[in-house]
Amino acid sequence: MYPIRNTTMSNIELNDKKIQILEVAEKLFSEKGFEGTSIRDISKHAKINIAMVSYYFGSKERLLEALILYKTSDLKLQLENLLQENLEPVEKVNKLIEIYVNGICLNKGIYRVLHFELNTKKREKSMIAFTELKKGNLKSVERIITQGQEKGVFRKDIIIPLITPTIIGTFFHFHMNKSFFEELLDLKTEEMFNNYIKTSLTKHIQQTIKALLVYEN
Amino acid sequence: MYPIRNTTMSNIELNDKKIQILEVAEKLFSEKGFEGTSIRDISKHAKINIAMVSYYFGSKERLLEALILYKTSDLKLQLENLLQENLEPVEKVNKLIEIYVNGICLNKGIYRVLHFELNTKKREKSMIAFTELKKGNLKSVERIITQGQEKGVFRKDIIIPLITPTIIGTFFHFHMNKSFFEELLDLKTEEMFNNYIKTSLTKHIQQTIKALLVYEN
Amino acid sequence: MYPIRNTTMSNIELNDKKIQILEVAEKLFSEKGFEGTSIRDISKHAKINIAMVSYYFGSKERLLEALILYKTSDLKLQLENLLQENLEPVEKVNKLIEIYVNGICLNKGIYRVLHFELNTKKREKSMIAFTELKKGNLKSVERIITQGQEKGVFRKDIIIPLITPTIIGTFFHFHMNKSFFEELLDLKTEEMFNNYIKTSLTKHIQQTIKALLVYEN
Amino acid sequence: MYPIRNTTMSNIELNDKKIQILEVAEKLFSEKGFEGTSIRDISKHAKINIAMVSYYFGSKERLLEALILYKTSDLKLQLENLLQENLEPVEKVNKLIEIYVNGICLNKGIYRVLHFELNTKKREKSMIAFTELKKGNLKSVERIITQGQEKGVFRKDIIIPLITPTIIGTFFHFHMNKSFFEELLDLKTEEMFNNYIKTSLTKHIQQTIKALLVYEN
DNA sequence: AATGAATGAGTGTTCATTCAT
DNA sequence: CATGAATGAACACTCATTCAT
Repeated sequence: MYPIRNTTMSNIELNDKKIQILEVAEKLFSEKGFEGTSIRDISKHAKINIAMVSYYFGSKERLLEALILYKTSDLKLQLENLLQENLEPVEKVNKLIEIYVNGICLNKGIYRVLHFELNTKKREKSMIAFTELKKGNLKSVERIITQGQEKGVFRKDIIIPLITPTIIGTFFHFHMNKSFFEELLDLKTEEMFNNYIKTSLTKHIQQTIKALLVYEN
Repeated sequence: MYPIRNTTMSNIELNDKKIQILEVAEKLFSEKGFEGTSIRDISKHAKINIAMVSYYFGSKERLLEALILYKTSDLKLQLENLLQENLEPVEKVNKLIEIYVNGICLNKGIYRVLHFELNTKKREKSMIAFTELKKGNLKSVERIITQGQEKGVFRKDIIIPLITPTIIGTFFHFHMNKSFFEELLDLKTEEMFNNYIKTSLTKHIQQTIKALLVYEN
Repeated sequence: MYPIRNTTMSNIELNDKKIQILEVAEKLFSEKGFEGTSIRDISKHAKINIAMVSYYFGSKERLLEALILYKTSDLKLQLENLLQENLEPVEKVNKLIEIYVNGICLNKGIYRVLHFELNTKKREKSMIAFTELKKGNLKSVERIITQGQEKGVFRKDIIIPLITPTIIGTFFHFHMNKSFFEELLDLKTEEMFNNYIKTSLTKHIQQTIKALLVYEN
Repeated sequence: MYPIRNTTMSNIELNDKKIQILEVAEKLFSEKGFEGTSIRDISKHAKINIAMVSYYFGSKERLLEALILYKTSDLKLQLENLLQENLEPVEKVNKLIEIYVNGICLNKGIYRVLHFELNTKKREKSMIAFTELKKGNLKSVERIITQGQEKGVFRKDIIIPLITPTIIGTFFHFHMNKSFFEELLDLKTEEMFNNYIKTSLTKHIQQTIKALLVYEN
């Protein structure tokens, strides 16, 4: 009767309209936050009936859950592929950082919401899915770094779980203070800003992590 | 009629009740976000009349502005003091990181809100005050690092504006994913979590920044 | 296109699914009232598509009409049979009461809804069918009592239309305050409650009516 | 902050607007049921803002609770006064019936809602208040009948708790089928209908109860 | 003959803010 | 100076019903 009644949401069926809603939701959530975005807003921008959101996703909360799954599946895949590649440790870490920055940059909206909203409220359900993703990501990072340690390239006294915060945190903080850095670095267009991320910022993060992993204190 | 009509808010007068409101607002904003916190919530927790917020601060929006000014003045002062101190470059950077982590940790609520809310909406007014703070901070960082470069301790090809994102970003990302790291690192109490920040996380950031500043690629 | 378009509803055709819907509707209407029951509820409990109710009965309102006809036909028949029986006046009245109490008790759900909902709103259509039933019932009662009066057993100054309110009203009031009387009379199970109705309450009503009909004031 | 926060509701303060809301609510609840009446309806008829109902009473549910208390307090008082009066048993019972019929007739709206809604849903809170009223009433009836039994006027094999259902039930059933009896008894105006209740129906109930209490079977 | 998809209208409630006092 | 009362707008969500298939 209702299109969505599967609680696992793993095999969610996404038709065009659902995707349209999800895309709009991501945009608006990232612009105005979860609470700041009303179902009315979403329905207006997606040009669908206001009842469709509840109809398709059950509730605003469940829309967020669906959005998480919809947007995080790709990153997971890319990381798994990276693990299989045959690269030098430093190269592998550099590529890991690229994947993170690109992946998050593409979905910057959802990740911003995720980090803020999920930790802020008791969105347990949504959080579980996200926590699983983070665990998976951490495992990938762990494996890559351990490989480098085994090859004697990386230092052995690294606290691996703190690597991700540095990678993502640096990117996030930069992105969160977008207009500040736009002015500071004279990045006049959206394109220039994104380009700066893909070149200078990515390189900065790669340098930082390499220095941390390689050089003795 | 209304006590506050000065838009600059620079010379805001803070009586006990205002401070009480600000403290409660910080707590609730950080817990539930700006949109997620209602004036009713604030007035209830602060045990004041619901009309007081609008009466004292003009609007919910202006309450946020006031909160920013109220909470960011201390950090600014500490950084200026640090500049005067006579320390080795690495030591100075380490202390800078300590100041950041401690300062933000103390006011974690407001900073989280700031970063999320301010970039998310068009809260221009509030943003200006915050941008000024960031510019000031950046200047302090710039000076410290330049000093180190002049002394030949730090590399010269550093993009200084990207240092702060790494320092603050790492801390933020860790803090934003509090419950994830609590579980991962087996930090059972609030105290253990905060203690981990003050020791291991701070040390990690210090190591990271030192490696970045000191070692050649 | 739609199977039902006859407004009289006298020759409504009831297939299995329709009956299933009617039974579920009775249950839910009696539990939660007409307004309090949604078509979604009905369709869920009857395990049919949500559109089926409108499809089969035209509207929620017309479903109620159909329910009335479906549930009131039996009582009418029983009363007509009673008229033919050869019994002493008092015995006949007692049996009349038994028929009423049993008949209504069986369909307690629908009768409760009927009495409340029909008088409450302008459900004209549904009401006409119910009014006809009541008129028929009154005629039966009239005949029985007149017979008793002719035989000199019953008083002649009886206002016959007020007999039914006493019979049904007593039963109804008892049933409507079910939980109150369950506690008061220590009727722990559904069975005990129903049994009390069939014995003590029925006897009480019979005594009452007999006293009214037989004894001079 | 909120005008109503006392959960006991015993000392509810009723200003003019609250009373206005309660009166309108009673009218509409009785006409269209609890579920069938929207807060918008109430606010429109009472010519107040839609938010006032929630503001004054907290919720629609709590409005019903308040309505019960507001409307049932008078009946309770009258019954207690009756107990003190020095009357013959039969006279006392007759007066009891008068009080019931008049009291309920005046507040017919609320009583109809009470009987239907309260037993229909899980309105526990509201129900408790109503159950207490019923218990009190029963006690009054008990005392009056016991007095009559002690004076040797009333039979001793009466099931007292079943007296009230007969009194109130008869009245209720008559009132619930208002339009049926209006047509049947040719009661063309509201006044005629009410007059019939106050004379013929009341007398019928008095006769019935007297017959039940006095004459041996 | 039957139903999944879709919808506009409506629900109770909460919101930030205003204003008379 | 401070606040209780009040409000219109907006909220997420559910409703009965329609309609293309």
